[in-house]
Amino acid sequence: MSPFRPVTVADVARRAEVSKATAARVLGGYGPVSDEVKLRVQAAAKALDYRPNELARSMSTGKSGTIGIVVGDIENAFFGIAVRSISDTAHRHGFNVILANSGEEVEAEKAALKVLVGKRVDGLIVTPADNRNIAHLRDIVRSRRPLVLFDRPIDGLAVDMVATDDRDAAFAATMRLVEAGHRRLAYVTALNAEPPIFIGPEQLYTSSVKARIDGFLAACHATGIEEPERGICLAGGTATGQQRASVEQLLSAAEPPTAILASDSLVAFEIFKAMQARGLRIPEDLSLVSFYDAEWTSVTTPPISVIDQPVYDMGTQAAELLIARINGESPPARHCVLPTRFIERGSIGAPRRTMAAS
Amino acid sequence: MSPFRPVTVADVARRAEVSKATAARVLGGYGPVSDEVKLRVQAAAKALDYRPNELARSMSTGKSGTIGIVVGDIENAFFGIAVRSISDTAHRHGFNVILANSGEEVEAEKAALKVLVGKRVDGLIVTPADNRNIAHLRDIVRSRRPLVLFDRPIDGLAVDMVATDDRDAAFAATMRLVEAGHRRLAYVTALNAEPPIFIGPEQLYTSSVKARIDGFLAACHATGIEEPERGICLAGGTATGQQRASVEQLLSAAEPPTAILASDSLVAFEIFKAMQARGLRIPEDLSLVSFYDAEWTSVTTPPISVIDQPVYDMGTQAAELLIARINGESPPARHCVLPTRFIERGSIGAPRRTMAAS
DNA sequence: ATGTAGTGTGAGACCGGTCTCAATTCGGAG
DNA sequence: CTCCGAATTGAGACCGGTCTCACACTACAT
Repeated sequence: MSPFRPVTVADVARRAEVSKATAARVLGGYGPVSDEVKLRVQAAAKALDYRPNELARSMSTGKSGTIGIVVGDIENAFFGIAVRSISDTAHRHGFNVILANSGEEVEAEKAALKVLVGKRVDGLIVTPADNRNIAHLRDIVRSRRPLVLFDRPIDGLAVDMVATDDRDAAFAATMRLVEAGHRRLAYVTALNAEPPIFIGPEQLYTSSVKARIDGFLAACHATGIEEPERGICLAGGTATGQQRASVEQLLSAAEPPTAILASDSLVAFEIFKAMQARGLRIPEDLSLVSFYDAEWTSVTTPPISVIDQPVYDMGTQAAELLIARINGESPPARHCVLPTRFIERGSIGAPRRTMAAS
Repeated sequence: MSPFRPVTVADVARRAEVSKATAARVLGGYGPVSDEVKLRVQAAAKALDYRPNELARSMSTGKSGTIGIVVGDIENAFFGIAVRSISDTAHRHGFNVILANSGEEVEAEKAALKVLVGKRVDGLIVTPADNRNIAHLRDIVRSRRPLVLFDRPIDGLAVDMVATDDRDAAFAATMRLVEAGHRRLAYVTALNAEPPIFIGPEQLYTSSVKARIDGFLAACHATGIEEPERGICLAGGTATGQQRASVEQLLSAAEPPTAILASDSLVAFEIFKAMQARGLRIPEDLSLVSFYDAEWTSVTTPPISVIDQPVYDMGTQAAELLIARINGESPPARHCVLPTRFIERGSIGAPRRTMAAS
């Protein structure tokens, strides 16, 4: 009735009748050991079903063989694939992955980081929730622990980063809508802002959101659309019903937009559902374009035009950059911006009633 | 130019001019310490920016505060939500989560388990890929480490389990299709089998797959459908194109099925795409029902009828069961079977050409 | 004054590995 | 036959926490 104490090197050493040091050399595969002794130790290890304690190993080596990931929302397919990609790459290089979810809350992000650092991860990949509040990220950098930002750059933080050309993509997609004849455009993004109405870019604390809105506005300005800021809808976070309410409000406005660009596939999904519920047709009543080529966008009638982001590649890149640094490389901070691809499907048409500009 | 050695209790103790033991008591929040000393130590800790080393802590306490998850495929939304749910619940109880992906390969599953055990996780939640090859799971049980099986029960392994009523759900869905007039049914599942044609249930090494096929066949037999086994399509794993080819083959058969039950939303997606490519209409040409209420199933035209599985609840349940055991409870193995819900949408209709039975 | 709890503190063992360094053995050169 | 160096091996420190135990000191009853 032993309390099932796990087998240790000392146990193996005793059974193989060698010293703990020698057994450790065989089991850890480092020092020189004679073949005869090696076999004896291996036999003893097998007989006792020895399993090395990685914790103890990490303690003395200082390396944990683990990388930490902090994402905004694993439930979002975008992050789901990113996590998959990062862990595939990590495993390929012999690393494990600890996952934490921030729910897009900075406080949760801080807590997650604290835990991961406590576990002495060898490096971190983070999707920062708020680019105004980055003291905790600076701490990471100061402690010399490799860090890669994912999907969202942060100005003034000299650290590796992987993202997409958000501004250009939004610009191009908006131009495409304007070319189709639209003058009343909306950009809908998931963001908890105070106040919930768009006032200016200083309000946007998520860098990718800011870049996309920049692109949207730039395209509007370039084509002479007036007051495009009024079309920006900050639809709130992932909390229940919040986004739905914002979308409902947008669609039932006195002069609703004739085309919508959605910042992610979840918001686009809400828009699609709301339209369906109201009997609005795409693209006759409203044109729709979304960031991210989510599964569902290709099977609707009509399918939705999207800005495809190479998520899997982004994850791989991020992991590669991180692991290179963990392995000792220390070049200056690299910014890796991957191109997006516009996939035109059937969701863009001419606006219902053409309105002459001014 | 220090090599950035992290601050330890000893450092804090030295600065606060107390013994290492006393500093540890304050920092670890356990032993009795006078208020005056406590303040001094806390001040020193703050000044030095002390961060406890969880690894060292785990080593002496024997608890890591971490639970390990091994899922088949994180990219699958079903597992994505499960992971989200499990980590939410874990964090609520003060645990962290280490994630590993088996890609539905037993060998990868074994490796993942080895690593997680090496990291001394306090407990494990596993989606076993193969119920014939469970020696490694028995090892876990033998070592007294809490284990919960997720989504897939395994006979003869006395361990907690959370799953859905797969057999009943498949039975009911099949009955619904038969009631609509179908006699030529197909059940398509993601499974790498040797040979790739269904021969008998002994071939099915994933328990949920087996249960669902049992239910399908039982409903067919109960309604006098002949040779329903011929409708079972083992469409292969997630490897590229494999499933697509199987589905193509199924649809282009001489006498294609008039109704299909899909074992998961990924396979159903392949079927949907393949049908779309061939111009087949739902439900006029083919009725379709899928397991799991994936996002896309509700926005197609027509929307797809599904067997909704309470994934989030499953994850929460699994985590709760596990944590209870980690916290010392040790009741006999519990099997927690959650009910599914049939969501009827527009994808079921009468078969195109009614065929008289025999 | 002496006994007796009770409280706060320090010294040091311990967890299970890694790793340094000294000791031992053995072969071949001188 | 002796000496040197290479190859193995063992003893024990160390990583950074936790935790046991002994000790000092105070407070109060006897």
